Amino acid sequence: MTSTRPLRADAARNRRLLLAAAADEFAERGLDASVADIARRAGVGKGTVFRHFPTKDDLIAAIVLDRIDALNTVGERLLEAADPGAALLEFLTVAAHQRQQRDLSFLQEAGELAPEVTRVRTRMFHIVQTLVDRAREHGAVRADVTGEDIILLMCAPNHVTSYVPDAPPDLWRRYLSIIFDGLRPEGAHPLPHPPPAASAGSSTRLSTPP
Amino acid sequence: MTSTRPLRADAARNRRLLLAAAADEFAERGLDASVADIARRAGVGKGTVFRHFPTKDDLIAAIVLDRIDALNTVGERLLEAADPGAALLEFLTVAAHQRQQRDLSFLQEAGELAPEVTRVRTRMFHIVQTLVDRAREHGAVRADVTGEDIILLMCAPNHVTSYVPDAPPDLWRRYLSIIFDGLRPEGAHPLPHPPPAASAGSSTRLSTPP
Amino acid sequence: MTSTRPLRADAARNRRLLLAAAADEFAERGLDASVADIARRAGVGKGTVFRHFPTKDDLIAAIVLDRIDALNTVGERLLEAADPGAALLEFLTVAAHQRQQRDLSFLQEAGELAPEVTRVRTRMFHIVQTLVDRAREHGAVRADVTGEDIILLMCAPNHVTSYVPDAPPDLWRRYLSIIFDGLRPEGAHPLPHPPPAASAGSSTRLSTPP
Amino acid sequence: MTSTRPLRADAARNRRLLLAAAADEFAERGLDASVADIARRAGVGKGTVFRHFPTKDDLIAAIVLDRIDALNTVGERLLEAADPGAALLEFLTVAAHQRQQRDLSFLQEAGELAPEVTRVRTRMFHIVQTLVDRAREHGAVRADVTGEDIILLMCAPNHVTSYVPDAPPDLWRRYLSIIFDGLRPEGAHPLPHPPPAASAGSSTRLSTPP
DNA sequence: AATGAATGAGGCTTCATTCAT
DNA sequence: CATGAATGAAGCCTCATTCAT
Repeated sequence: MTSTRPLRADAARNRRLLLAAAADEFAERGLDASVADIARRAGVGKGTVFRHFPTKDDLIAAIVLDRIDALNTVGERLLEAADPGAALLEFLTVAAHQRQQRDLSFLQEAGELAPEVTRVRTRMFHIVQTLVDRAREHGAVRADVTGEDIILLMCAPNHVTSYVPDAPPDLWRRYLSIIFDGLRPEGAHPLPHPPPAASAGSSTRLSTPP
Repeated sequence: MTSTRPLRADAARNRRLLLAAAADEFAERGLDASVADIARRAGVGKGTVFRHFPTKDDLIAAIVLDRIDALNTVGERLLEAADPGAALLEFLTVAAHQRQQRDLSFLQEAGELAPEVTRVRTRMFHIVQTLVDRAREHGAVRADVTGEDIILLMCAPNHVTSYVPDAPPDLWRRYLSIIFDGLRPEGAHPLPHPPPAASAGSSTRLSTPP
Repeated sequence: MTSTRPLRADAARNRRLLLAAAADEFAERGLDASVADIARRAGVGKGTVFRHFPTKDDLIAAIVLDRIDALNTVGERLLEAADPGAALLEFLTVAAHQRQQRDLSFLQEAGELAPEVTRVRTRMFHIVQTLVDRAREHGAVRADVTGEDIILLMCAPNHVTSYVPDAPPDLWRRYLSIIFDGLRPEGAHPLPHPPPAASAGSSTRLSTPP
Repeated sequence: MTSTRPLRADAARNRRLLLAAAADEFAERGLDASVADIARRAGVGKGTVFRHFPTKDDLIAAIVLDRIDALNTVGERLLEAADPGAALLEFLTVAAHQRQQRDLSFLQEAGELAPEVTRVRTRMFHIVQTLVDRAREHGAVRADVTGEDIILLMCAPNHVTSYVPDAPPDLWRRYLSIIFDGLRPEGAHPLPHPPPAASAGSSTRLSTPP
């Protein structure tokens, strides 16, 4: 199970169909999207869903996994960018853009996510940590801001726009801009509270907005 | 409110118990908290819930109403504060504090909220609008920020901390501070997108984080 | 209880109001009319309903009682009419007319009716029995028809029209006429089955359409 | 019917079991028979009822449909009988016999019945209409009686016997005989009210006793 | 391996009836 | 006495999950 065994060709196809259908349904109907609807949307039987994902929570975990993974890929590329400040802003922009297309941030609330998820999440923490460290060294962000802060603030621009009924697709850019301005060294006021997890290792406990 | 005659003593007590129990259950279990659990927690029968709130949505609306009302009371007082910048920050602090004690922001998504709710919500918009206008005139916030922006950003500090498993109770202050720094005129970068509802009246369509 | 004790003036008034309101509600909503609605329509509290009628079934029994009693009053007068055939037809006409104004025939299905009801019912059987006997002696109805037959056929005209969505108020007269033609001696065919309760006494067991 | 692919063997069996159990329960308990009891009686889970009939009303409609359909089959055969008068009497006899075994006439009152029902009902109207027309031409029934009249009177014999506690199974034959005598030309008196729906088409509005 | 039928726990709501005010 | 608040059983229905086909 944990070791990826080779899936039969059609099984792999169904798996992909299911993940896509599930993401769509969740995005449209929220966490209460029914397994039956997901199956119908994927064009497979209900039983097939449970063959691939023994539990609804497992299905959710798989979706979350995919999305974090996609972000990690981008993040890894940005680690080698020339301008560290721009790289961090770019990362946040990509993350918000991903979430704007389909907001699945609520998925993380569903049950304990699989250990798989913890792994990619840890990877992401390291990436963001590094992006922030480099940006800080270049004076692009204020000294008192940590990688954890960025992880947490990552969802904010989209969350903010979720209160606008028919928000224009790019509205989140406005709020990402405001928040990023708050992260800059110019005109920064001292922060009234220390960041959440000071030690590097413990940061794994933060949940990640997918 | 609408011609509600004074509730009998015990009925009023039960109503209070129910609202408190419901708020607790919702805060702990999310929107899917069951009416049965709420009744049990309030120490009343299931039927009593429906005497006071014919529908689960009605119950939710009552909670939302109470919370917005409480905010409005604070906001009205702050309208007459000496320092407009401090007043706005204070308002956001109170709002975040309320939400930190019990995050019920998801309640607004539940079904069409009663017209009552729309009323207090509109009142709140006016208050925030005014607070922001005055703060802007005093140079406490940047010129390109509107009342709608503030309404939308109001929830962000708490939303951010919701990703931290056992967040310290005051962690939100850190993020409110960062975000408020982003609202200041010093070091502000031009915003890439116009604010959501330019005209004052249409702001009613925004949903309010309770 | 069984012996009629003098009701206080206002209590008697409430009782009357309740019976009227209940009859109206039942006629409009069927057997499932709720006690709460009846109370509201009568302009009294729900508790008052149960003070007068300990059980919903008791309330129903009281209504049934009143209606049968009213019929009996008419029937007794008709016992002394000059033309026995016309008298029987008149009785059936009055019965159908009563039911047309408010069809409560379904009430008899509700739970075991009180012994009170049995009493007036028995009285009614005797009356109809006599009306039929006299009509038969005068050659107005066929020889093989009994009082029980008439009791049973009494509801038929209204029942028949109940299938017509917005039946004209007097449509029942058409079917009473057809059925009554079937009761006449002219052109009568032999009946393939004996009447239900041959012995006079046992007829009490028939339920009476109120 | 509407594109229903052939049900799986066990599903078809359950569907049959359910329809039978439901008919039994409704006959015994009336319209308020509970879905849970029906499921128990059919020996299936509650959920299975809703798989086959998404709504209680749908279940009722299916029962009604079956019964009307059965009558139609008989009626169609009788259209070609040699003696039109006997054919009409036979039809009424079969109808009453069906209803005697299980009186479900009250089912038609339940919610808007499916369009399917309207279809078979219309078919039945045509059949009865034709049976009556032919009987009238042969002088078997009086000239002033219409197809609608017959539809409406169809339930009467059973309704009449419903007032007899432990009625002998064939008692209805007695009242069908009496009523049919009223339909004959011999000794007919003029009817005091026109029949309900004079035009052929509008007869669809009558509800049909299933 | 895929399907979809079956299951039953659990959700919301109604209502007759009891009981404190 | 009258009132209406409280109760809890029962009803209809949904849905994640299991299992026969």
